[in-house]
Amino acid sequence: MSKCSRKKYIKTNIRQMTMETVEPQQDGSVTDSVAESDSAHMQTQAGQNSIPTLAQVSVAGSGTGRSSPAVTLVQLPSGQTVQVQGVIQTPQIQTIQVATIAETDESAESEGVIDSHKRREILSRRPSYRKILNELSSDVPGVPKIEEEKSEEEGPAPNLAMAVPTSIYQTSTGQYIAIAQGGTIQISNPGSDGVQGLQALTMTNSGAPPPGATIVQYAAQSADGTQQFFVPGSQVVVQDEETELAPSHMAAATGDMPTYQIRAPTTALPQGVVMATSPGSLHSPQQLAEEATRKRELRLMKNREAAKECRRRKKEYVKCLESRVAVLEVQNKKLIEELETLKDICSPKTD
DNA sequence: TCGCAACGACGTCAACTAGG
DNA sequence: CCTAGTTGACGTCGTTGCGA
Repeated sequence: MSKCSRKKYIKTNIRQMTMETVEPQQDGSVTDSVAESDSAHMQTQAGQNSIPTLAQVSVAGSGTGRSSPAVTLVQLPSGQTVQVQGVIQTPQIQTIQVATIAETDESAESEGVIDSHKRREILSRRPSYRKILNELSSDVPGVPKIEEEKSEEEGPAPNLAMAVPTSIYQTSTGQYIAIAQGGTIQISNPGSDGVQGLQALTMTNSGAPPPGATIVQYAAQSADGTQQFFVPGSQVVVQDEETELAPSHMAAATGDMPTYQIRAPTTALPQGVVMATSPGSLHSPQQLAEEATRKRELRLMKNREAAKECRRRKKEYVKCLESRVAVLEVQNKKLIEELETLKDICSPKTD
């Protein structure tokens, strides 16, 4: 299989997972293709839910009525009872929440009533993975949202919320320093693995720093004519007097940007803390070109991070779908067993 | 060991949407 | 209307497993 065809194969698989899992029937019922492997189609009644494609199967009594999302109790083979909550995102996509429950919560019935306007909005465009997963997370307190999950995964120091940088600098050691509008300084090491190399530092003007924040002080000009960022740990990020060309392997990515060095401070900390300024106002064509290059690099950097984040969400989303498959398979088996039991009861053998 | 295929991760571009 | 964010599509690269 060539790479191209492989990609199409993968895309087809993803499309099948997201779009063909639930097949709306003409009469409004739905057929879940997951159940086909068990030689039984799982059909549910139409009109139970305001969303037409919900594969709603109440194994144990909850989630009845018109309110959505439907809450389904599923008995796992291990004996554990789990609560499965269907969350419809689009006509094609259904995701679920699985939460271990102690008791049936009636409040679940009152949640998730989608008015027609909101439903139209939902149906008009497939929500992003972030929205999908955040909606998943919003109903169950134990499920972290994406932003929260980041902090859990990456530890306290890195801020992956990716504040919008307005200035990017490269130090003479190859590190990138991005200064965000919100006052966040991000230091990334190009040799490291992108996200993990990022360090976010909060810069403040005055007042007490927020808890846990790292203060970076910026002095407009030091005695030797350089600009300095004072960072904790007795280090200073110093702008060189002359704009130096970046190392050859980075020149294409940075253009003629001012370089910075991280070195020990040569002077005492300044009394006043001054906000960093963007590279000065540009006038000459060369400066405009540099500005355009800088903006492009900034956009590329942000898109790089966005793509990483998007892929991470996508993987998480696929995991959710796989979990759903597993739960529905269990559901399906249980329903089949229940059906057989009912058959035996209702139609006793007549010898 | 070498070549190949499969796979995952990544960077980039472009199209699209939401919000200001 | 503009900008930022999101995501599909595409190409590239590194890794791994397998057969010759």
